[in-house]
Amino acid sequence: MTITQVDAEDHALPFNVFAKACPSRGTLEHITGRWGGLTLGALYEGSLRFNELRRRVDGVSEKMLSQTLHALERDGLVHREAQPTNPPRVDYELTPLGREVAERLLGLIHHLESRMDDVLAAREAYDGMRGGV
Amino acid sequence: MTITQVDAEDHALPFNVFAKACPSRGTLEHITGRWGGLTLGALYEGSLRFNELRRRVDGVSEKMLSQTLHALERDGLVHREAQPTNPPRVDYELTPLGREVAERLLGLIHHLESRMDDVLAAREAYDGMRGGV
DNA sequence: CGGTATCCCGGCCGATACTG
DNA sequence: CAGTATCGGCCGGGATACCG
Repeated sequence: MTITQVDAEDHALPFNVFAKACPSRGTLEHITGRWGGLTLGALYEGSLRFNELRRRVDGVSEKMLSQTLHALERDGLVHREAQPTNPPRVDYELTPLGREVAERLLGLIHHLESRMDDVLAAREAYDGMRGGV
Repeated sequence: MTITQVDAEDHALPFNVFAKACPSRGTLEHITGRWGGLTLGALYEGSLRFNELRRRVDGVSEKMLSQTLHALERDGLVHREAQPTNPPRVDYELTPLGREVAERLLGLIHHLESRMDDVLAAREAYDGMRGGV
């Protein structure tokens, strides 16, 4: 009874993120996941090495950064450039597609940050209601 | 006007989502979390009742939808309107701020879906490299 | 430096039952 | 209809150790 089959021949607009089995949902979760968005945002400024990225994205562990980068690379959003030098040097940078996505993501983030005072005020109002004055 | 002028001596922006202790990070995670974005997206079309929302956001459980709505309401992105009728009727709708956020989020989603074929191609290429010798 | 492998805990999340 | 309460599995993700 699943209506989630995506026909490979019909390319019109076969993707619907609201359907749970749609592949776009998975990719959206890579992008908007806990570390995905911050990683894309950090790389928007330019190419970065692994540990630079790790310092830039405050709080991410080696494992999660590695995992996140693999997912983004697989989705074609990030390009990994390894140089066979010693010590090794690996640079990560956005692909054109990654850049488009990061741009929109950063727009969202900046917009949110510019209105955080409203969010904070709403939180206080909400908590005040429940706390019962 | 803008909050970017808080303290000239301090850093430019008061909120920095890249810092792990910044409140904007928490709100961003509500928005981009597993259900937050889809919920905002669904409400963008118009006001919806609890179970309408549940059907629209494929796969969400009662508990998670309830939790998500509370978080979004607390952040001032969603307005909850309860009518004391019997049976009860509760409508959820976006606040102006929620609408601004949802707009950008939907822009991102739409853009992503329009380029999913590239993502899928990148995935095949990536998987081919690793598995196909 | 740039990772991978392993262990393990907290909490996310789904399922179920119950309430108003 | 619109939720809350509770339980339990599973897995996200941190810590650590180890490799090229």
